Amino acid sequence: MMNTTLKLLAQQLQLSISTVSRALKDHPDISTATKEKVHALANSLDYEPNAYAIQLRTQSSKIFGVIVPAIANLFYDSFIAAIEEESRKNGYALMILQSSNNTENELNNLKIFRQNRVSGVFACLSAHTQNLEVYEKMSDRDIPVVFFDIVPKDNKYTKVRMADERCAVIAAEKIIERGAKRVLAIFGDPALSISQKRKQAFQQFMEKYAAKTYCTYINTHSSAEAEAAFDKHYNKTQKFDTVFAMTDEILIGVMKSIQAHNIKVPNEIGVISISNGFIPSLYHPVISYVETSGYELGKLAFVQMLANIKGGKTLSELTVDARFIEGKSM
Amino acid sequence: MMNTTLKLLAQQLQLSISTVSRALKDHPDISTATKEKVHALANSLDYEPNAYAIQLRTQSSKIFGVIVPAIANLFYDSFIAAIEEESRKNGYALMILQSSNNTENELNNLKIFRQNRVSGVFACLSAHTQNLEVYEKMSDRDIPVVFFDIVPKDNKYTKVRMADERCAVIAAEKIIERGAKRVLAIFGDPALSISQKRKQAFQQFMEKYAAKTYCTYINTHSSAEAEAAFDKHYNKTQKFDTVFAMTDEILIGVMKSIQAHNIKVPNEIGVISISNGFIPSLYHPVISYVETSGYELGKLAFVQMLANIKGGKTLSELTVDARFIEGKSM
DNA sequence: TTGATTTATGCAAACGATTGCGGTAAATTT
DNA sequence: AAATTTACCGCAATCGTTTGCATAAATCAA
Repeated sequence: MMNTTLKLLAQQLQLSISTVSRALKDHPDISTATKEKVHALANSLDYEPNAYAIQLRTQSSKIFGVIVPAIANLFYDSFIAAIEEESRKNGYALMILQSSNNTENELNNLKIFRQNRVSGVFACLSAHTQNLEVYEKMSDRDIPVVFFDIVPKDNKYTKVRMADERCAVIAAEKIIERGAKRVLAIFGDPALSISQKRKQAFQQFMEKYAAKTYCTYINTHSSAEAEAAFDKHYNKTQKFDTVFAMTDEILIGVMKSIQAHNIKVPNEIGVISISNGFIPSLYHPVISYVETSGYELGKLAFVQMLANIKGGKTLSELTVDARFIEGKSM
Repeated sequence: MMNTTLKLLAQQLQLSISTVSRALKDHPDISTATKEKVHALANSLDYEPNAYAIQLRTQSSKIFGVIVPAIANLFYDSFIAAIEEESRKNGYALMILQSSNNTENELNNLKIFRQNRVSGVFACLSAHTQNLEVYEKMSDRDIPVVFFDIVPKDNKYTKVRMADERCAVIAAEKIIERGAKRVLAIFGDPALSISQKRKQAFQQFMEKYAAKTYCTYINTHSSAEAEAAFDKHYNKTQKFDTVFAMTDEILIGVMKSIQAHNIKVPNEIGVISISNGFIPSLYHPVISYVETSGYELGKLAFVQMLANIKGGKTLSELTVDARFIEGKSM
C-alpha cells in the first residue's frame, strides 16, 4: 500500500502541498473550511508525517540516545524507565544501545547516534574508558551529552550520579545506631571509583564516630566471591554481628551463605546494603538498605538534558540523594 | 560546527556530489585516484552520512522497533540483549519502547515506529490487547512484525514463543519423578493465555500420569498474592510436599513464605519453577527450574525477522524448547 | 582519420516535508 | 468606482542523499 503523503492529500483535494501542510498544523492563514476538509481526508487516509523528511528539513530528530553497560541490570533498567517516561511526555523516543563495558562498542554506539542525529545522548561510561575525545565530537556536532552513574572527572561535562559517599555514610550511621561491635563490610571491584568512594567514606566515618567498633573491610569481584568471603570470615571464633554489602551482587552472595548456615537475621546478624530495592525485598526478613534510585537519577538526568537543549550549557554535576529504607534486617 | 555533507566535500574537491557519493561507496565507475582523494578529505573532515537523508531517499531505516511490557524484567532484558547483539551485527539499531501492559501506550509506540519508518517491529502484546488492527496497519506499510512471548492466536502472524506447554510438562515430569504426593501448583493471571496454556498442560499431564497425586491449582496476580496463598495453604493439616511456581514472580512470593516459616528445602518441601534462571540462583539451596531463555527467544525472533525482510512472508509459529535445570530444591 | 567503445564524471530528478515570499480574489474603506 | 486591506492560498527553494541517464574524454579498432 502507498504511504499517504502531503502530496497525495494535496492532489486529492486539489490544493497545494503547502496549504495541506499548514492546514494540518493549524496555521492561521488557512480557512476553517479547508482545514476541516484536509483533516478529514488525512484521517481517512491515515496520514502520518514522515519523520525522516521532517528531520532532514528541520535538522532535529526527537530521538535521544542512551548508552548503558548492560540493559539487563536492575539499576539501569529503572534509569531507562524514567527517561523513557519523560521522553514520551516530551515527544521524544529513545534509542538504547549497550556497551557491554567495552570501549569499542561504546565508540560504535556513539557513531550510530551521530549518524542518526539524535537530539542528545545519555551516557554511562564503560568501566575502563579513558579517552573522552569521542564525546567531544558529539559536542562539536551540538549534540548535548548527559553523563550518568559512571561519569568523567572533568568538570566541563554535564553529569548526574548517585551520592556515593552519602550512601556509605548513611549505612555506617545505621550500623552505629544498631550498636554493632564487629562489622564485616564487603565492597566491589577495587579498581572502580565507585568502590573506592564508598569504601573510603564508610571507613572514614566509622573511624571517626565508632572507633571502638571492629571493622573488617574486603573487596570482591563477584557474587560467588562475596559468598565465599562471608563463609570464611563467619567461621571464625569471633563472629560478626553486622554485615554491610555495597551492592546487590554482594548482597546476593552474602544471603546465600546466610541461608545455607541458617543464620538468624537480624538476631544473629544484622544485614544492610546499598541497592535499588528489588533484591532486598526478595528475602525474609526483608533487608534494610540505602536506596540508590535509578529512577530518580533518570528523572534528574532528563531535567539536565532538557535544560541543555533549551538553555544552552549546563555544566554541573548533580547528585541524587540517598535515603535509608527500613527493612527487618537490622 | 558545520556538519560535513557531500556537498561540502564536492565543493572542496571541485567534484560533483554524485561523484563524491559514488567514490565513498566504492562504485566501480569512479577512478582510484578520485576515490582516494575523496576518502582522504572525508576522513579529515570527519564526514558522516546523514541517516535521515538516506532513509528519506531509500525508504529504509535500519532501525528495528521493540515493544515490551517492561524493560525492567529479566526475561525481556535477555530477549532484548539477544536482538541487540544480532542487530548490531547486521547494521541495525534498536528503538525500544515499553507498553507498561497498557494498550494505549502500545498504540502510541506503534505510531512512533510507523513515523520513524522502522524496518521491522518485535512486539510482545500487552496483557489485554484484543484488537490487532494496528498491527495490520504495520503490514499495510510493509513493516514486518514478529510477535514474541505474548502472541496473537491467529496464524497469519509471524510469532516466536516459549514452548509453554512443554515447560509445564517438564515440570510435571520432575514432580512425578520426585514421587510427590501432594502438590501446590501456582499459576499467574488466569486471563493470560500463557497461564492458561501452562495450567492446562500441567493439569492434563498430572491427571494422565499421576492420577493419585493430590494437586491443588491456584491463580495469583502478584508476588504478594502468591506469598499469601502459600501461607494459607501451607497451614492446613495436610501439608504439601511440593510446590510449583509458574513464574519468577510467583517463586519470589513462595520463597518468602518458605523463609519466613523456616521450611526446609527440599526435605520438607520440594520447589520447582519456570524461569529465566536468575531468581532461582538467588536462594540456598538453589532452586530447580525449567529454563525459558529470553536470550534464545531473541535469537530466534531475529532469524524470523531477517527471513521476513529478505524472503517475503514467513507465516509460522516457532517455539524455543525448554529444558530442566537441576538445582538442589527437588 | 573516423566511428565505436570504454572510462570517468556530471546533471537533475527524486524522497517528503517546511516556510519565506508573493499573488489573487473578495471584502472593506474612501 | 477606485483604492486599500484582508483572508487564503501557491510557488519554489531547501534539507542531504541516491541513482538513471547524459556527456565528455580517452582508448581502441579498422
